[in-house]
Amino acid sequence: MRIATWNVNSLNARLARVDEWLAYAEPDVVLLQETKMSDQQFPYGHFAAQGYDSAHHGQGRWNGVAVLSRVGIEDPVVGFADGREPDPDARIISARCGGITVSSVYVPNGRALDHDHYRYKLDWLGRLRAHLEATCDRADQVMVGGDFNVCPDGRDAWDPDNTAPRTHVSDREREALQAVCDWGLVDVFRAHYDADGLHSWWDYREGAFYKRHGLRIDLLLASASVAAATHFCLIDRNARKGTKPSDHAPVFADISQ
DNA sequence: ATGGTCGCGCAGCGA
Repeated sequence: MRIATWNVNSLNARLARVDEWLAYAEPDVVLLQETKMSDQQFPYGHFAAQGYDSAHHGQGRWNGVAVLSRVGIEDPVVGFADGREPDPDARIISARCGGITVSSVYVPNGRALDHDHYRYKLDWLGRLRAHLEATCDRADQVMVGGDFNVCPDGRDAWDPDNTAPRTHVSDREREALQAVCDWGLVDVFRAHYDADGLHSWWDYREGAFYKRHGLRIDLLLASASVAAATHFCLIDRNARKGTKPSDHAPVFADISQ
């Protein structure tokens, strides 16, 4: 089974690129972020015609997450099930696809270290761990994929020597991400590749993609059984090329059975 | 050069 995650930066603007990618990558499950549309606008029928059932959690012009699956979608859960107040943003949707409990997550950007949005980001990662504790068991087959807006370590930023404090690489963000992983999840891409310079996002400005000035912030976090069954993982940087690309490349993992 | 490029939506914010 092939499970992918992709921040499409507006599904309306990216629909042709998504169709193209579904046709050649043939993923079984796709976790989308930043659809930037309402549930009423989501093209359920368009994906059904390509063999994918879908579940969407949108709010309109910002955020929005979805699951596409050609192996079934059971028991979709919108938002956090952690017993707290609802998240005001549409940033997580979960479902069971082909026996694996998947979540598509769009972690807040943070904006700046002294910004309220940074505190929201740290709290959001805490809520993600609480959501997993409330809804899953460590022994389950679980895959949490999405745009985490955090580089797990220095290999994941194009400029690891930049000592200026900034979002995406700060200690507190990395600790909050590590706390999610400590529940029982493995960064399956990193488990397959040690090298630096393997990025999943590049700014549209400054020709960042061609200079290889990127970040690896799009992650697939798998529970132990799913990580052990993952035999291949890739960031498809070809999808960042060409006409009207997203600023993120899709990442996928191939899982036995 | 203190910007640069997108998307949304029609000004200026968010990323």
